[in-house]
Amino acid sequence: MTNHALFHTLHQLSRQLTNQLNEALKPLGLYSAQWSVIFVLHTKGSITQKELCEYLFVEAPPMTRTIQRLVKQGFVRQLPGKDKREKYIQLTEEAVKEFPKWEHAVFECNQTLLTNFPQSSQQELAKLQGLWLKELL
Amino acid sequence: MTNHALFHTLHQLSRQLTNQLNEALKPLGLYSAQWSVIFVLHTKGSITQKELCEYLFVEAPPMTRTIQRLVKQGFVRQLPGKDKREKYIQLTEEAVKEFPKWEHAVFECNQTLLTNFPQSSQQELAKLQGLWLKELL
DNA sequence: CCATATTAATTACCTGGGTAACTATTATGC
DNA sequence: GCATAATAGTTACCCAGGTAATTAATATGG
Repeated sequence: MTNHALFHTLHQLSRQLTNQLNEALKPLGLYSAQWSVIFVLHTKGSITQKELCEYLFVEAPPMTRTIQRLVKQGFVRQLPGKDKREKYIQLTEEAVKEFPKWEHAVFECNQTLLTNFPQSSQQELAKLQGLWLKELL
Repeated sequence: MTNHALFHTLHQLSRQLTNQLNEALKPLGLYSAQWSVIFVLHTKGSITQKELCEYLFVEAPPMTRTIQRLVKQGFVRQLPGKDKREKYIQLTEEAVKEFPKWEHAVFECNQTLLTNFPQSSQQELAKLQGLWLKELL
């Protein structure tokens, strides 16, 4: 029955981390889901929405919404592909320019969240989570 | 920069677990947030909405919504307290009767989610998560 | 070649969680 | 005792993520 604590604690942790990240991103005009998309686009370049969904394990509809908000803010562009069904997404120059600032804010936030949580524990936790997730997918 | 994976994986894990739990609860007409409220009420008896929020670390508005849905379904009752601002929440007889069935379904779901994830890892994971969460709150 | 199936993206609508603003009630300070 | 502050709960409105149904474009089988 210690099971219950495992699930409950994971849920709480996830909420805490998302809330704190959102708070850190607020002054930059971004939300956590937007940041995750921007981060992927920054490393992968121009990719389709479908690929974005696959990288982030998110369904298409929420991805559409997140991208539409980013388009409205001028941080992302949608380009029609050769296959006219798909849309290629890429960062705008504005977003590329702002990226280092965003990345720094996220890094600082993560550092703060990890103070007093030993690095060895971080590694162990990451390993265990990765193992479990692999089992589930 | 392995940091990133830690946060990302935790987020994915949390989503997976919630989605699977919701799927398991679907045939019973419940959602994960409702179940968490029912679980607390079953162990604590009659408590105020405020106390429910504190146990589950949830803000008042989402709690109001979850409770209203439970009231509509006839699983929960709201009783005015001596302090007329507060409302005491308790399970109905219907809910008490159904509880074992619900608990069993959740237990089965959790077991399924944990197959191939060794018990020693579960314990280690629970310990690390608990430590981290304690640092954050 | 054309009808049918599949696919990428969108729309509409749901739960879950958050903040801000509001209401009603109780506590508090003068 | 009464004006003011604090508190419990609600409402309205966000973001994040999910399913079901729809649309437009491409693949596929006869």
